[in-house]
Amino acid sequence: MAATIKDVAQRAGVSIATVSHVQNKTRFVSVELTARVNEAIRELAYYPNLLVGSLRGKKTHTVGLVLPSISNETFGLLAETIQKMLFKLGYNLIICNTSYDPAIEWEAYNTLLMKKADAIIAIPTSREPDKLAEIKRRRIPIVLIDRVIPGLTADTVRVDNVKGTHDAIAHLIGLGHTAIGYIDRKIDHSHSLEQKAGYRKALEEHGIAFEKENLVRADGFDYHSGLVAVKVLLAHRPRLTAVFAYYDITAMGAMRGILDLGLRIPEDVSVVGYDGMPFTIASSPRLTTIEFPVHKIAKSTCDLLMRRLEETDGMDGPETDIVITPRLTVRDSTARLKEKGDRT
Amino acid sequence: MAATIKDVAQRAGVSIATVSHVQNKTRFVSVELTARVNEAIRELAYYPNLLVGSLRGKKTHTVGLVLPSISNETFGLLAETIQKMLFKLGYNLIICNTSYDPAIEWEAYNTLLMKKADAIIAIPTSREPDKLAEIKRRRIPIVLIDRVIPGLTADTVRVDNVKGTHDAIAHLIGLGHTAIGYIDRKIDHSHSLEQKAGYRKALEEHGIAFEKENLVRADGFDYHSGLVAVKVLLAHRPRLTAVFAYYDITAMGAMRGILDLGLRIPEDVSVVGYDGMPFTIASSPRLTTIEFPVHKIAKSTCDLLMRRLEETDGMDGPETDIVITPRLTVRDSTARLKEKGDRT
DNA sequence: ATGAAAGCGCTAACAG
DNA sequence: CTGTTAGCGCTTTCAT
Repeated sequence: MAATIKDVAQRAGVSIATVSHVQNKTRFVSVELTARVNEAIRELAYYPNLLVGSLRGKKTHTVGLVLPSISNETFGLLAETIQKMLFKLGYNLIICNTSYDPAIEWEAYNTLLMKKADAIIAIPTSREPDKLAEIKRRRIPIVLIDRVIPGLTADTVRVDNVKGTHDAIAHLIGLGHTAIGYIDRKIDHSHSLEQKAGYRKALEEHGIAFEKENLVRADGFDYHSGLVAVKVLLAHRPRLTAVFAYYDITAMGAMRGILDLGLRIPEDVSVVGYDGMPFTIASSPRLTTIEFPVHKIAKSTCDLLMRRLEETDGMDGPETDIVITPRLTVRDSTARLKEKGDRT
Repeated sequence: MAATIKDVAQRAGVSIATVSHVQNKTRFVSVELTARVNEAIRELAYYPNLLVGSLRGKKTHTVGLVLPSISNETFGLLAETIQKMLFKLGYNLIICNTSYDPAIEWEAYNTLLMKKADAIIAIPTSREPDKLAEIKRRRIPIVLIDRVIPGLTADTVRVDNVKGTHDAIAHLIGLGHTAIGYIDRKIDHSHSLEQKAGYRKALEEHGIAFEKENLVRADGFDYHSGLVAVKVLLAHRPRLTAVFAYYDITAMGAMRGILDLGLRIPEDVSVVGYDGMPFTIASSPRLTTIEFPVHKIAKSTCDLLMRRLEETDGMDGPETDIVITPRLTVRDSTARLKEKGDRT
């Protein structure tokens, strides 16, 4: 069994109170005893049990992070960034991957409640507000990332996907493109609806008519879906000179599909992705994309959290809703439209 | 303040022992009282404090995972897979990203010790065995992944990197290549030494002389490092017809560098990466690589861990060393050498 | 300047 | 069948 404070006290010939005070510098202890205690601590390799505080109403310094998956670069980077920031501040992260399964998500919240997490950060899948509302009622701080749950007011950090997509399309229009294809998700989602709104807004602003036929739905979030989708799209709409895809991986699949068709990127077709995944810099040509501002999101999330955690009663202030604008990163997959009379 | 067992007992009009036994089904309680207790639990939304057990010598059901970074696809997938497996078995994961910094790693171990982790899974950066040896002495199970630490015997799950690299090089040789460049890590490491051994072994087996000049060291684990490294390499050794890089991202950077030099892949230069990151399928040309068997590693790790954790005294058996052979995935970045008299 | 002891939430041994 | 109580490791009054 590992050494406890009692063992240390015994070995140093002092009371456990003294050991505690030496450790926490919470009251003056003579040089003499301090030395003896520290030596005993070293000799016994004593590590105080941090969990004990939890039953004296103290913080556990553990925060739960509930999200669909850390194995994609964006979420992984986000999780890592948050973990590092909180670690520096003395907090640990229990990470739960929900795999987009509400049942697992629900279990995760329960576990975190029983492990007395000081706070919870979530990218929820379930749109059911009950569990999170209950957690809020227990005065456990919650920060929602990139999701809004109807019927629940909570601190939120999200991305302005309308603006992001708008900027991507405006960039293409600025390059002279007017026939701009759009690869959409299979199923509508708050996220996908926002993107589509941005697309339409940019077209409208420049007096370009929205044409339903310029949209295709890709099957999934993967490479192959993009490849197939773009081929279908270009078969129907051969005059498109630019294509936007809702997700970088899908955009990369689309690039492959375009190349397979014997077209050049960006000379014949420009391509824009969405998410700014780090490895898109490794595509060829390098993908122009909208960067999901991971670092800013992580920073805002931690700031929000720490405010709640460190305040006397952090749950008293009003909820904060932080909206971050993603940035367009122009690389090599987009170019000025060549004057070939291909314009409308 | 959240409800405790006392509140539940009071509300149900029973003793706390009864509540405890109802919760854990650890002794018979009349239907009558069971119902009253369960109702009180529901009404108060009572979540037992799982941390209390730790000071009664029980398990915390928390496992520490210490690794360099979860934001690369391989480690991220590994972390996610392990997390999911352990979650199903009732364990949670505290994940610590060390960023390859021994000081952070050291702090992570200390924290896990103080949070009374039941076990630790590590992909260590530090080759210093002291801390881990101390953890072992405390009879806390440790599983090392893909790393061996001299002077420390511990349960280990690793990949046969000698064989993996050997197979990659043998594949190139089989395609007729003999002038094979090698992009190495900046600093030697058990991992990098194994890879280099595989490289040399394959050359030797085929009677090709090892030439020191065919090696360059890339600065880091990133794309740019590979790009720079391959340019340096090819400037000095223009006759190389194939290049191996120790890491997929670096290999993709190298591909970019080769293309920048006006060379074609695989017609002029073949490229092989290492790690089988899922997104390498999205490179163009698609990268030939050695697949890091993530799922097998996760499974073996959890099996090893659970054996230690669930046994009466799990720390008594001898250490197990599981070695997994990675598989070569041939894609489009490697091709048969054209007969141009470029042979030795 | 230091020690003694109560008490946090819960389990398990003991009593009834 | 159920209740009482000691005690896990530690912090924090209260005493001295």
